[in-house]
Amino acid sequence: MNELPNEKIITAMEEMLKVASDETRLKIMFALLEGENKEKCVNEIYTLIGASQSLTSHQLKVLKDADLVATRKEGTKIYYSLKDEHVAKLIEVVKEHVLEKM
Amino acid sequence: MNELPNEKIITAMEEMLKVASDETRLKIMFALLEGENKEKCVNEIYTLIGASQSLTSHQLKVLKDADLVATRKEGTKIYYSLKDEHVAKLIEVVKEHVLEKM
DNA sequence: TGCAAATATGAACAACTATTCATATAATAA
DNA sequence: TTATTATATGAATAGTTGTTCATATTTGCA
Repeated sequence: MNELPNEKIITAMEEMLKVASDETRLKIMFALLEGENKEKCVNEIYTLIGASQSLTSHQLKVLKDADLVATRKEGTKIYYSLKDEHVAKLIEVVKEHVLEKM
Repeated sequence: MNELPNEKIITAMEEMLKVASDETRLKIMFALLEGENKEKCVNEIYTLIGASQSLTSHQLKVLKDADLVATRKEGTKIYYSLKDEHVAKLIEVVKEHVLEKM
């Protein structure tokens, strides 16, 4: 007992948390969390969160590289969605936490 | 519907995630997650995680300021523990996520 | 073919942060 | 008091990162 997870696990955790800990990317994830179909194209996303197209695209790439979102192509549009339930859960846990101290 | 959380909530979430997303601080939180009493003094912590005293102290302050850990003083020693269940849950959700993709 | 719409990319810069090293503070014991 | 142990703090530095601006790529349509 009293053993820490190995470095690979720690590093992967650090990476996921680092990617999640940004205002723009949090807004993107919230945007993908809401609505009916839970997938949105880039245009819808940056309109909804009030960020520039370039910034949104940059941050979507960060989220994609970290495997927090998935993509689906349809014509010229690319639809983004949260990768899996872990991502949604992460956001909810953190949101609960901050809501309790307000 | 289709509304994002307000800026204060987003900022608070960003802050919590940012604090959690560091190798040293993750190790500290894991150290506090384990064992019987689930509280450890600084000496025990930096020995367990293999970091310097100074670095550990600096990062404990970051965790304390962000309200992720609590302290209890006893003589010259200061015992640290995780603040509440949300913190433990956060770590577990993230760990689960990274373990699944290995 | 040429044009427009949707998205991605590269460079540049300012701001932030993790770590180290040296030193300071606080509490206890002799 | 002095010495020792435990913890905190300040400065300095190197590395990282979020954002903007300009430009490129891709797709569909006339």
